[in-house]
Amino acid sequence: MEFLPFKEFTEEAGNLIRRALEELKIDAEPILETPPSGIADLALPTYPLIPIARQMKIEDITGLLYKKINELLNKLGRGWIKEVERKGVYLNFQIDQAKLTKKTLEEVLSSGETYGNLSPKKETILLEHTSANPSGPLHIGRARNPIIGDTLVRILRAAGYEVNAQFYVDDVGKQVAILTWATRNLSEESLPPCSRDKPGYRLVRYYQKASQLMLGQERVAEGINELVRSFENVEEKSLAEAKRSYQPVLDGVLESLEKINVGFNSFAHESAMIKSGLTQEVIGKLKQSSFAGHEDSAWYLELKEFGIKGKDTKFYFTRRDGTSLYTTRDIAYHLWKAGQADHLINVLGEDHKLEARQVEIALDLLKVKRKPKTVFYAFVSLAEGRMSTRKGRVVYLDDLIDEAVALAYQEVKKRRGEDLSETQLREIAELVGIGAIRYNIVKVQPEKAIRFKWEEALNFDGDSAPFIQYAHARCRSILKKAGNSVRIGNPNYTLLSHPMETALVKKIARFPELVKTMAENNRPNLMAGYAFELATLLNQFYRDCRVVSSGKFEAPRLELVKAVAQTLKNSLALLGISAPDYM
RNA sequence: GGGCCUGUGGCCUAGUUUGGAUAUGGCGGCAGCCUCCUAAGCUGCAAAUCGGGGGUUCAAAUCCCCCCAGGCCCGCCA
Repeated sequence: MEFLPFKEFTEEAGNLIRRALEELKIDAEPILETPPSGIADLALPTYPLIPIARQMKIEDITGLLYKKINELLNKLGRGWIKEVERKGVYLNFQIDQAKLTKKTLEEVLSSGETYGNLSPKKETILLEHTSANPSGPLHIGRARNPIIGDTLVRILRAAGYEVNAQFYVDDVGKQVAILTWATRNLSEESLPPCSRDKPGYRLVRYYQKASQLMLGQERVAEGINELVRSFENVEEKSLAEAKRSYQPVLDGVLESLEKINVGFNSFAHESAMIKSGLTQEVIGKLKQSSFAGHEDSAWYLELKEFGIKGKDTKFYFTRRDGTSLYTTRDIAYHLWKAGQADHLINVLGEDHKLEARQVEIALDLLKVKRKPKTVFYAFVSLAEGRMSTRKGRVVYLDDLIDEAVALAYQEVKKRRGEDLSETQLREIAELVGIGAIRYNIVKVQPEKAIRFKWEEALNFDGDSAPFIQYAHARCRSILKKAGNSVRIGNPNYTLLSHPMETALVKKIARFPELVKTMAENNRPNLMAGYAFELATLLNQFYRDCRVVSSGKFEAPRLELVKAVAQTLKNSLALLGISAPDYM
């Protein structure tokens, strides 16, 4: 049983209105909306009825409907609807607050950390995210991908799906070939000093140097192409050599991601799409297509018919030498993925939009029904311009993590240096710093481009993770303080009638619906907004309502605080952020 | 040249899918609040031609058309 009180309330109101309209012989479908805060829980504007009941004045229609609805309400009984009020040309519906409070608090407190989870769907999702080229450490432009991806994974799991988070390792592409060539041919002495003692930072210098050489020297470019061809021919020796080059880089990337609570369930290797013969199968089938053509022995699909526009509408799926291209292998990968799960989701940079469309068209031509839904995100740029590993114009995720944790340490030491141990200070700094990074990235809609600014990335005030973590800590602090106070078996929830208390209950009650919305629309940024609003309400409640030693209010308020803490914690969990008990 | 995305106070941002009641918050600024559950908090003030112009509608930030600006793309790269 899913707990979706506002959904049930809205359905009840909808049915009631439909019945009233029917009995009044007005042929219209009600459109319900959520009114501005405080006015009501649900509203029906009666404007749309004007053209239908032309002979009547708007006031009369509203009045008539108002009377009819109340009549029906008395006749049929009430579920979630407490009352209906008439305000101007609106009919406002109020939810039964006493019932909502009791049901919500019971639900949260009995469900605990599963509050907000929807019933299991028995459907699986393969969600691919990050899939960064293992040619250097992760920079913050790319870091948007794992944070959006991992948050989505957590949300979809809460929504009842079995989710496989997969990293697609591009181990046969040009980037890896460059790196492999570099480790084979360049010497340590020819490179600039290493900025961090990690394999990825040591190796990226090789990659950067070889990238430069490749542009000027034919010999280097040929050596790299030679490697690409050997990958394509599945020459085990060079594939093994490539793996020795990129694996330490990839391990470093995964290590950095682990620090920000991002993990994967599986890895798929691009080389496997060649080894299995699937890539050749794709090439063979695409050649049969009526949209296929070739220029010498380089094959392409003409995509004009599919709405692709621009300078060149051809999509090449083989090179002149017959080797496959990244997109060709990606089609093979998706062909394979289609057999792995019920739903496919990808998180990709917006630069992949055309590529994703090409894959989709190819999958159509191959008669593959199960196609991916893609979440695209815009790039994070620097004031100096776009980030580029090759040019070394980047801010690395590791540096951002270090800065965030160091700053968080300063802050927590300033506030709690006196009464917390060094270990505790370090632990809190870690949680706060990491939380801030994830939150500040995920809170913005993925499709908006971000210009990276340190002060924004390290924001700890207002709309930030520490704000929410602090609200949680406040709750835990109250509960701790109340500690041994007498527990009454059945708290009197009807005492929770202060505006802040009802506002908190309503907010908490909407959490499962939010999970549903986020999962249906792949919108992880909504989680950040919700957590912030709930934390804000808690702070206002904290200001207005004394909990500990508040007499008869203490017991029910403690239950409310418990429920708020749980919901904040669960919200943060979906964001991949820890909820400390103190800070 | 074309396609996709974005444009909301000084800065950042919600709302746009499904048109409706004074356009949401944050940062920064100014003025206040700790004898009381942690002030990473709270309250108030100033600050917005919702990129611009047309149109549809009783009603437009939201829908349609045109234009402007920024991002991304139009490789036998990935």
